[in-house]
Amino acid sequence: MNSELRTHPYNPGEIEPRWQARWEELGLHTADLHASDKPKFYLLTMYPYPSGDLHIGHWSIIAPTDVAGRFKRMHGYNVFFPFGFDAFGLPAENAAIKGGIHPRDWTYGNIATMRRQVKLIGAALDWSKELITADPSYYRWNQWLFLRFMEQGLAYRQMAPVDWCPKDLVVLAREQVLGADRVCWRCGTQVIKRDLEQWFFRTTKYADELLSYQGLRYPEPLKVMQTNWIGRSEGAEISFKVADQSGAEIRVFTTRPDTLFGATFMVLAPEHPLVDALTHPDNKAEVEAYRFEARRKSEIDRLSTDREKTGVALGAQAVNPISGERIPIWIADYVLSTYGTGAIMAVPAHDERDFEFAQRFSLPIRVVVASTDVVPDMMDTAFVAHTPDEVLVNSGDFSGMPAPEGAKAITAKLEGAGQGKSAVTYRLRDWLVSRQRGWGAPIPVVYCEEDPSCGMVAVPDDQLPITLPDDIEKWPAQGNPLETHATWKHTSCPSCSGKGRRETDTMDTFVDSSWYWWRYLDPTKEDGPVDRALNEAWCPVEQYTGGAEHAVLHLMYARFFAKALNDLGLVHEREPWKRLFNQGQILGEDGERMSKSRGNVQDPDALVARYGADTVRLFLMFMKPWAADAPWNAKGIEGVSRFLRRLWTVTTDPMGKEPGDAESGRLPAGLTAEQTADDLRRMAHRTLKRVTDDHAEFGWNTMVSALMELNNKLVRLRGSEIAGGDAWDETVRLTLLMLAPMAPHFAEELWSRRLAARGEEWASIHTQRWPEYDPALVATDQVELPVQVNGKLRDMITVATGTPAAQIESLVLGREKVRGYLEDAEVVRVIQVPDRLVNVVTKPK
RNA sequence: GCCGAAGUGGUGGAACCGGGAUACACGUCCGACUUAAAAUCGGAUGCCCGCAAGGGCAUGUGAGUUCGAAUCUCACCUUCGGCACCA
Repeated sequence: MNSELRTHPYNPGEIEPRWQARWEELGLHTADLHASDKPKFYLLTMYPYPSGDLHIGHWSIIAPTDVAGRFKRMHGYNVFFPFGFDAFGLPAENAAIKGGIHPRDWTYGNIATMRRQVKLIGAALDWSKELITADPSYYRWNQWLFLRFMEQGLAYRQMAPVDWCPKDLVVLAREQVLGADRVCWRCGTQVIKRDLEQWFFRTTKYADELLSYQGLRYPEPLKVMQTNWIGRSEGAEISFKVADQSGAEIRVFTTRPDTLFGATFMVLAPEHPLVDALTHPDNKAEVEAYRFEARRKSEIDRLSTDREKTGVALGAQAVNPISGERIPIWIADYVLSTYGTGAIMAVPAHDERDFEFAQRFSLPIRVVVASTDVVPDMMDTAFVAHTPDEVLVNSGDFSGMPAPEGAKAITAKLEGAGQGKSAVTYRLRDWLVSRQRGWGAPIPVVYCEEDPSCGMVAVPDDQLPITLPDDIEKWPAQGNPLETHATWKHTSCPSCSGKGRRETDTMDTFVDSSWYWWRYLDPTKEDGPVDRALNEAWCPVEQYTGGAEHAVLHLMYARFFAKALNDLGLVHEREPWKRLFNQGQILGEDGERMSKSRGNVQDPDALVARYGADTVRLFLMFMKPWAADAPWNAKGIEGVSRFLRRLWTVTTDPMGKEPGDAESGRLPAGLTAEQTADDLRRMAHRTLKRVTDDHAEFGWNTMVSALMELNNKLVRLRGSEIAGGDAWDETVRLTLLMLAPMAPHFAEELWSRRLAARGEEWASIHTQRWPEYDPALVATDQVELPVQVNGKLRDMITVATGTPAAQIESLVLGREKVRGYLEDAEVVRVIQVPDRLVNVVTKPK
């Protein structure tokens, strides 16, 4: 501990553990979930993965969230603010492989450490409902929910091309593959494609509903990200008959049915199922070679947008259903098998990619949409812009129609002929949930090895949980330990009792985090995952806080779960939380992301040892707007540390004097004691209004500044005639109450001393009501008005609020400074914003 | 390339509805206290000109709207985040 804290009487190292123990003893933070006397407020912050180290980033989520909860408590709410651990996951397995320790032991050891570290924050967390997802009492219900999903067709198993991380040896959900480099979200290794039989959750069932954010307070950018991820496109599905005797049809999806007359060729994805049947014998060798290449190429090569287009013709033709025209069929890897129908009609005149392809292979380009902006003969790029004046051309009977109407008319015509219909397509894919790992919730399915008619059998509810084996001595570096375990996967078929083999895939850890807040309500419940009565009483969650990095991961999966569980009748709501806040990141002092390898990590334990938890909390709130990213500043924390010590000083010793303080003990020049006291009270109540208002938008940084300003005022008045008087005392009382949510130990200590000094019975400051400001004191009776001449500040006047405009005008025009500007000019008009500003507008004479 | 967020002193940031730009804090400088240092207390601190009074210029750049723009509009630049041939 440094010298200033040793010498100063404020000693957080002594105060904080003492009060934390006392609060726990009183059960101050344990919510009675069945109480009905108070309004309820479910406050949730993202539970952490127990990596072993609590870092300052965790603090910057938990501490301000705690402030919000404490503020609500002081308004009489029954606040439920639980905590737990997202305990399954790969780091534990990696530790097991490296250190020879069972993932369970590693994880639970880390949890013990982190629990102690979280408690240092002094947050009003309800630990009585703590849950750990790696506990069978939790993942049992993952399995139970999985079975219900299977029954509803929300969980299914399918062979599909999937993303595989060659380092972690698992498949990944589409959302877990990041960036253009297509790397694993966890380890950063580039993924590869594999065809594998995997489990999926049918997230696409709720694609449309997920697009609606009605009644939700989410950050706008997050809504945009989710909306883009879901990627809804409206258009038409159109069938092109193949021009042979096979009767085969190629279905395409297009957002531009209005351009159908401009389709001059078709392109299938190389993996399209019709390719073999359509390939002309003469083209076979070339097509095979192309498909082989396409398969060999990594996804990154295929998806690179600046790559030159490639493709080969199949030697077959299709018939345009609207014009009867015959057009060639190609395959090219710029068409994706996983989107739409895996085939497109190519309209080079009105699509950039098709244009490029047509140019490369000298295919015809026909303009069918024209506007004043397009000169058809001189196209060097596709015309895709939507202009209000565009009309169809070269489009038979449809020529002359405005493009949007043409799209509708063409679709209608096709529909009549049974060759098309309007259609909607999404980018969103179903969620791939199975993982080939040994530290996760086992998927509750058995494959019968005796009776083929049994096949895949769901494990009956009464056989849950299927627990993980805990006798794995050495965690295998390669492969799934459930697969290689001597006995674990061997079981009997629940259907025929013959020999059976367990599913050895486990669930994605995002399944765990998709429903944990419901389990918090009753984490030991034995007869179901969620207590329905408590769910109705407490959900949806009022406020959820956490990082934005989960925008299309956890935050979308959880919304899917809310809809699925609602459909199952398990919860009463369809959206999990009403309001969501994404806090920003604290960067290292070098402005880079904090990481051990960079050596720029701030250790919260060390900071607490040096400054105390209250100072760290306060600094986290003061240093930046909550949503912003900003670098840590080791010097900056001294400012809030100083603030608390000064507040301690003025509170405990109002009449004292600091060394070298010549000004000390004097009232402000020209003011009486009465006026000074009045000013102080006004400032205290104005501060109370500012702080109260700032809570609504989580404006922590300005809230702390306001308290600092008020404190500076007290420091200036220390030792003066009014120090320790009524106005002073009221100011101190309000300051402590305002500070209580932010610096709970500090405020509690001074509050208890204050009560003792007044001979009043002790009651925790955290059970006090939030004070209300006096509107009369907040209102001003005099204002200082800036006076502008032609928009430039030239003078200031002080007037009573509500002074009539005419009176102000004559006052302003009579001011010496203003008159100086009027010598060579005449007044055109005088603009007044009541109580804000006066602006004299002139023009030269 | 597309989508989103953001650019304000030496630094983190404030400025609510278009109305005093730079609150609060860090840092720096000067002073007090001290044998001295630390701590503490007081003062100064956007840039330029000026002894001063005062004046001019400043919110990424350039235009525009307005009596008045950090704030609104358009174009552009930079940084960060997301997406990445999605038909």
